[in-house]
Formats: sequence, C-alpha cells, structure tokens
Amino acid sequence: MSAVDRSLVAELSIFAGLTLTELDDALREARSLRFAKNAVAFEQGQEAESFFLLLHGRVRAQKLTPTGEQVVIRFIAPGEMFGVAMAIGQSIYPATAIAVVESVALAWPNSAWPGMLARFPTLGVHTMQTLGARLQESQTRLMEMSTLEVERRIAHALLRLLSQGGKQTTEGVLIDFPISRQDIAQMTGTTLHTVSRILSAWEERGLVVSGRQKVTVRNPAQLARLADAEGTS
Amino acid sequence: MSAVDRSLVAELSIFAGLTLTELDDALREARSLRFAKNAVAFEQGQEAESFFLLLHGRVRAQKLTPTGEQVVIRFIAPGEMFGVAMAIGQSIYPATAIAVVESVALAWPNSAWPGMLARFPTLGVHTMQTLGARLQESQTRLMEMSTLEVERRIAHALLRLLSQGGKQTTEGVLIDFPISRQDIAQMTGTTLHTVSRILSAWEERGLVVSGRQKVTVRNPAQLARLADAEGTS
DNA sequence: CGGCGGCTTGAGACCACTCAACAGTGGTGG
DNA sequence: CCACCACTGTTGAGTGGTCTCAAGCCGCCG
Repeated sequence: MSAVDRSLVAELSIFAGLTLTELDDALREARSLRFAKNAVAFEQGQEAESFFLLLHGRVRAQKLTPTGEQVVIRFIAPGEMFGVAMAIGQSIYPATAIAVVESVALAWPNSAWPGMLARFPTLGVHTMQTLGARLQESQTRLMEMSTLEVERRIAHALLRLLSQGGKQTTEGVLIDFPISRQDIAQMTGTTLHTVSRILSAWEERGLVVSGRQKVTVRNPAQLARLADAEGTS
Repeated sequence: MSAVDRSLVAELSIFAGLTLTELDDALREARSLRFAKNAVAFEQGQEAESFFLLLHGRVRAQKLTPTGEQVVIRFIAPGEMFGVAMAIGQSIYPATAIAVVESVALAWPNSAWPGMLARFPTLGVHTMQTLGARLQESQTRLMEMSTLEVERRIAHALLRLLSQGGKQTTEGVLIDFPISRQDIAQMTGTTLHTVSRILSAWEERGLVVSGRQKVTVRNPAQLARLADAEGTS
C-alpha cells in the first residue's frame, strides 16, 4: 500500500527537477493502488477525495449523460494525472474512471494538494499545461463533431489513440490496449454498428486490421489523408 | 492607452484579496484596449504576445477548421480572461477572438505572466479553476453533440447563453448581445437553416421571440424541459 | 431609398440511425 | 478438457432527421 518506491516515478515529467528528498516528501503522502481490469477508480458524482497519477496500465474516463448514455472522454496513459477535481475547484468527480487493463496508480488525499502546490512550484505550471492540453483536445473534438462526417471522425480518433499509445508490429501500428467498437462509437458520437461497418470497409481496402477489442492501423499516413479528406478515393 | 483606473477592476474576482498597492502594481504593466464592433483582438495561429481581461463588451472566440469552416468556442463576458495561451504553454493563439460589440479589455504582455503568478498566488488558483470550468463546459457540449438531436442542442446552447448574459425584459429573458442564426449554428454544429426552422417553430409555440440578431426566451423553464426532453409535448 | 446582410421556407437527397438476426471468440465451470 | 454462454462483432433493410440547393423576403444602414 504505502512505501512507494521512488524509482517508479523519478523520471516522470511531473516530478522533473525535484531533489530526491523532495520526491520522497511528495510520495510519503501518497498511497499506491492496484486496479483490476474493469475496476472503478472513482465514479462520476461521487465526493472527490483523492487525485491520482497513473503509473502502469490504462484508464478510461467516461461521462454518463442525463439520458443514460455513456460518452468516452479520454484514455489516460501512464504518467498522466487524473481525478484532479480538487485542482479545478470541484468537490465531486465530473466523470467516472475505469481501468481498462490491470493498472497501478498513486493516490494523494485532496488535503495534500495545497501543500504540494506550495512546495513544488512546477506542479502548478504542469497542471495548468495539462488542463490546457485537454481543453485543446476537447475543442478539437468539438470541431470534428461539428463539421466532419462519421468516417473522418473515427479516423481522427484512431490517429489520436495511436499517438497516445501505438505499438509498432509487423502488420502496422497496434493500439496497445483493448478497445471495442462500442468504445470507439462513444468517443466519436456514433453507434457501434456504424463503427463496425466502417472498420470492415477499411479492412477491405487494406487500411486496418482489426478484431475483437483490437485495432491495427496498417498505414497511419494513409489514414491521416482520409481523415483530412483531400483524396476522395 | 495606459493609466488604467483601478476602480474598473477592483471588484473583479480575479483580483479579489489584493491590496490597493498590489492592484496598482499589477495594472501598471497592462494596457487598456478598445475594440470596435467586429474588431479582431487576436487571430488563430498568430504568435501569442499578450493575455487579456475583458472589462466591457463581449468577445466571441472561434476556431477555423482545416476545411475552412468556423466553429464558435464561446462568448466571453466581462470579468473573464481570454487569450491565456501563455498560461497553458502555447506559443500561438489556438483561436480567434472578435469583439461582437464595442469592447474594452486589459492586455498584459506575456512576459508579465510569470511575475504576476509569483506575486499573486490566487491568480494561479483562479486560472486553474477557469480552465477547469471551460474544460467542463467543453466536455458537456461534446456530450450534447454526441447524444442529442439538433433541437435539444440549440435549447442547451441558448440556456447557457442566458445564464451567461440574460437580461430580463417584459417579454422574457433577452440575450444581451447581437447573435445571429449563423452564430448559433456554429455553436451547435448545424446550419443556419435548421436553426431558423427551429426558432420559427418555437416562436409559433410561444417559447421564444426572436428577430434579426436577437433572441428572447419567454419561458426559460419550459425551454429547459424541452432541452432535457422529458415532456414530449 | 436602394442595397446588403440576415432570415425564412420549400423540395429533394442522403447519411447514419434503429431494428433485427446471426456469427465468431474467449473465458469458465462442470 | 470440452461444452456452453456471454460478450463482441457483422451485416441487411428500412426510416427519418438534417443537410443541400434554391428562391425570395425583410429590415436596417448608409
């Protein structure tokens, strides 16, 4: 539980520039948590008690609409903070976080936030830039939703996923965590049926290879061309 | 240009808790700018040189898609900061800002940011919360785009505009700055034609009164019910 | 008072959704 | 170890909400 090994986190950008004693200091207040596949880290609407730093694995952040539909906000990669409701002045979590594979995260109680912010000036800057990056991504997705048809939205979503966690294989670039048609649909505002049809069509054209919770992009550059849709072919 | 009167800004939440000398100190580095209606404060892609605080008027933040379409990100109300690219580690402005009515804003050079952040600890917290609020709003809109049909998206957009700048009149609540069908379409990912049809239908049902660049909601509660669509009537 | 920017309305087409049925696939328990 | 079952994915048919294209109107500003 406690006794976090500093070697796990020393090279993460969040803690860049800290001395070893400062690092130990920050880690003393944290717990290390293990989440089984499909385990819930926290739930939307719940009182926010902690903020997290993902060390291993992958976490899906999703929101439930008033009408009961799920929307996927993002996939969190190792090294990223999540559940930072405290930092943005929220007392409840605005989304649900679920481990998509077995995962390990550090968790600090919210009460540790002000102190850490005061002691580690880079934390504030880093958090602001993270928020800014997410705001940008969110606005980019908003633009895509507003102006692009489904096929191009899916292309953009896959490209983002690749840049976040793409693993080179002999066949192409594989998204290195399980992702279903349903997940992709909930990221792009469509249905799993339409995603399935489009992936099938792409597979026929040799653009991707995909299977159960698995997508490999054969040629990312070609997919990018399709996403920006200059070539109609 | 310079010589900013502190009485203009003393009660703004950003500067809450500062002494008068601190306030003068912060304002010394700022210029006061006047923007005519439809004047551009800064343009997407341009080198970010300053960050702004809107004092009077209203500013529209919009983004241009790679295919040349405009998307409206938000309307900025007095008291809000905008163009804070520096804070989130961007060297270029990610959007374009245009005054929708004659407006006045304070502008600080980006070089002033680190110093202000160090001198006024509340500024960092305030900025983080602002970013958090915008991220939330952006994600809410994403959810709406993903799951709601156009009519309800427009209802939600109008309700947000009302909460931001609604002015009570004898007919209902008026959006207190000029807004066209086109603007609403670019906020909700639809066309001005569809917006026009829907507003016409609402007008027939007595829900709104609208005209050239002007929308008054007769009964916000009823519009909210339509937005959440429990009653089908 | 003329013209331009904003708004309205109709007709037709199409993309993506819904509904529906079925087919793999992997994990699990007997 | 194998059979079953639940989960995930595929594919077809029909429908409808929204877009596109098109024409004309209104009201403000110069």
